Amino acid sequence: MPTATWWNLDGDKRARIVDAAIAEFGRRGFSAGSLNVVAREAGVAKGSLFQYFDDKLDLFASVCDACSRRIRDEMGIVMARRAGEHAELFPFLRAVLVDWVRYFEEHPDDRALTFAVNLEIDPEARRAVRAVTNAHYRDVLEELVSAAQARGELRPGASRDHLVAMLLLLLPHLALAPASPELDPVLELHRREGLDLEAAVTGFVDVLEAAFAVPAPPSAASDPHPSPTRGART
Amino acid sequence: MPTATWWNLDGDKRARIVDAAIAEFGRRGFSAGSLNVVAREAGVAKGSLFQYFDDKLDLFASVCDACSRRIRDEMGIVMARRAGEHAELFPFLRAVLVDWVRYFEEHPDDRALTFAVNLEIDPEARRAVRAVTNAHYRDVLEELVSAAQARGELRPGASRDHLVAMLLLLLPHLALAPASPELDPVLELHRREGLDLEAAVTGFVDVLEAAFAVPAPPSAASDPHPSPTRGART
Amino acid sequence: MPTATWWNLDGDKRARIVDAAIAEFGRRGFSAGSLNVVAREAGVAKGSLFQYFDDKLDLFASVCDACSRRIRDEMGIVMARRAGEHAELFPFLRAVLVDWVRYFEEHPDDRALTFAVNLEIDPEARRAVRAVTNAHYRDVLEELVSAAQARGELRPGASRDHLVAMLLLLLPHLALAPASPELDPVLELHRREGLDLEAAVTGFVDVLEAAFAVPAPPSAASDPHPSPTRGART
Amino acid sequence: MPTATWWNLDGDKRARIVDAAIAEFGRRGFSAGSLNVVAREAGVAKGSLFQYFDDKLDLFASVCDACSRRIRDEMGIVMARRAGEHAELFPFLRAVLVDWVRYFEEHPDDRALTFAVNLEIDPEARRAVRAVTNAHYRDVLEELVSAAQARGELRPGASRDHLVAMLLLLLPHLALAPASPELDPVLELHRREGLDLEAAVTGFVDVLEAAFAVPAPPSAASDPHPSPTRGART
DNA sequence: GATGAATGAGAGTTCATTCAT
DNA sequence: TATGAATGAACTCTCATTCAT
Repeated sequence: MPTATWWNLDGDKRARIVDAAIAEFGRRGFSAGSLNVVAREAGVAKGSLFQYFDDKLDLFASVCDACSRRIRDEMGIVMARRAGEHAELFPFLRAVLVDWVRYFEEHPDDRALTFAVNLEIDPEARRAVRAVTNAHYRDVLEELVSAAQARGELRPGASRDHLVAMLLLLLPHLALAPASPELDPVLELHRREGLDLEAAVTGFVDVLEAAFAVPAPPSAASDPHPSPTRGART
Repeated sequence: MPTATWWNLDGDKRARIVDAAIAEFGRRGFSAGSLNVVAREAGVAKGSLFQYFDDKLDLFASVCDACSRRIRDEMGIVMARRAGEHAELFPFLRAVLVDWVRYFEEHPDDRALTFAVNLEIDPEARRAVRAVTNAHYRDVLEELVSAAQARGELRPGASRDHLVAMLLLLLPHLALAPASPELDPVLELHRREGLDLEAAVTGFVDVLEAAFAVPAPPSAASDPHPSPTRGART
Repeated sequence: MPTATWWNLDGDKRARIVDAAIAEFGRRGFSAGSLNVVAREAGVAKGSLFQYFDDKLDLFASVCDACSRRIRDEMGIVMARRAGEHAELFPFLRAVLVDWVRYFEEHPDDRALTFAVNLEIDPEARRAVRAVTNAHYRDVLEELVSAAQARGELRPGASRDHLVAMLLLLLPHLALAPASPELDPVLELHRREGLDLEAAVTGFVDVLEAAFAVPAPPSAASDPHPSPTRGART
Repeated sequence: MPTATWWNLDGDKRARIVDAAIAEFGRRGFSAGSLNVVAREAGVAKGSLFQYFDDKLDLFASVCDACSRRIRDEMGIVMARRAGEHAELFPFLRAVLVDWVRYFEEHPDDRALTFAVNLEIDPEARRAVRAVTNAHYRDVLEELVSAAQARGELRPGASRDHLVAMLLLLLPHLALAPASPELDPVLELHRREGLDLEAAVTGFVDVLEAAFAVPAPPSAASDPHPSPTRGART
């Protein structure tokens, strides 16, 4: 945990350090990331970093925390807006996932750090940073799913946990795959743009909807989502 | 690519080196893995490694290749057996995914290396090792899905690509999550064993089946899989 | 270029490092010279050298720079004195070249490093260190020759550039050959001492004078330098 | 000295080894040159090199010997032809030096090795290779000069040794400087071609002629070489 | 509180040479 | 005679962390 000194720091300096660390860890990951570089790019003395943080891992965890907080806040705003537009879970998810992908398109530094967090292999470091973000993701998703369930949108026998688990798998994937060729060799998200990318993204929601939503009444000829990913290339 | 020297080597020594490398890279990943350790544990001189491989990455790629070949071969046998037992895609997948999870339970070294491959952050290394395994996974899965499609098991409008993409997401997840608390904070695969674990695994297939399989005829009151993951805790 | 740290350093430590580096590079040249040895002999940690210099070449270049500056300063004093004694170019050169040879006799470390500079085969290193010294030599020599030309001491049709070029060839030769048997198998400068060495050195100036100086008036029976190297063994 | 095995070797293999070694030592010098590379490029086993030569230095010396023999033989032919065209020393030298420069233009491998020989800093290696070539150069030059002296072409009081010494300085310089910017920052031989290069080369002979040749009789208004480097830029 | 010099272990890689086959 | 696998010391360079100022 950051020292008291860290929190007493001039906000500007704090921001410089956080930004430099996000950039460096995003570029090379935790283990290979260099505190030399962070200090140099932040314009602070190398020794100062150790006045603010116990050690490298403490800095990494703090920076990841700051970054994920930033993402959460931004996405919170977006989700609030989308919630006004879409009352039901799956249409809402379609809109929000597209926003989610766009967010990382527009914040490559956050994406790079998310990458680093998801790919950190050192057990201690991984545990430290993922515990927080995981808990947050899970809380948000479980609330969404529970609300939908309460509204009767989910098929009664379906496993709510599997729905949440798959969303938890999809979120980092959709954030990272558009920037990383080898993450999605099938849909090739890194080669898509604009509407094409959106179609691939919403296609995943179509799958979940087909699996988890209460089926439309049989009479409905105009079922809006009769099957997964209508229109996506098959 | 390994040098000619490597292939001329005594099989026993080759095995010692591969095992030592799998262990070290599985433990610390490619970037942080130490050739000093590999050499020491294999009982060869550090310099000798460079008689066999161009550089560290070459060793890593070769070892990953050997490991993934091993997995593929083993799973090939399993899949052949399961194919005899289950004519249809989703029942077949249920059986095979359970085998898949069990394989990694029983081969912790292979799992650790798979972990390292999936979490490698160095772009060059990641590209080198994932290109191969990705292609392999994709080929196998696409063939399975195409065959099912040809047999008329898949709902006509569904996006085959999304089915393959989700399976590609699930495979590493199911291989690794049972050994890694922070990968699945919802289903908590790492806390499950035996039938409980199997249920969670097959639950994912239930989801896919509900989304992609041709719906059972409306008259059938005894639809065997009317909804995802019956029986899983909801 | 050395880092800021280098210049903030205690002067004594700086001197120890420079001396150790001059000794090591003088002994084994740039490519074969070992930073391990430099660090050990200077009594600093190996890693410290990289706090002061970007890399090995940076250290080498800095040390060469310091050394050539030292030589230049010393020779500047000597030349000023000799300029007072000899108004004309060639007598002046005779005196200065003898001083030049003596300087390196008395500063074997500087000579060894000059040796290393002149014999460095690595193209990048050679370029880095020779560019500086070359420019300096050339500037000094061209000024001397131009002044002589302005005073009407040079034969009108002679190529001033060839005079400078030959002096540029002679300078390192005279600095190094007295310490290096294989550089001058004819005059065998390394076997000469005192007046004998001086005679051989001034003999070169006699050649240049005979070639470039305005011939003495025909009536002068007492031409001071009627032909090259009178007195040298023929 | 090469072993007996070396001389019993198939001539083709011997040539392959010599060529590979010339290329490698020419490229990186003796100390940095790698026997690995030599063996690989020659297509022989690394161990074989040690059947033919005592050690690295022995190979280097042998290869230098072969190369300098090659140069000597070629130049011997050229000199014989030029001797027929020019009876007097200095015109002869003009022609031969131009041939000399051209030889190295046309044999970059020989030039590179000559470079390596002249720039080798390791004392043992330097001594081993330069002793041979020096002796050869000196013998040839002394014979030329003695013959000229016998023909009465040299000014009586001039130091024959200084003439030879300067030629010994000029030969490697003219061989190498056209390929090496930092060797001649005044005449910039590396930027000259064709007639311009020839003029610079013969300019050096003009200097020597002006210094050492018997002056033309005072009445001769048409002295062909009244002063150094007529026509070269002054 | 801030600095930045110092450290030494450890990294990957290269190398000439040896020697059993 | 020819091979090529084995070696281990040496190389340059990086790093997180400490601590006197």
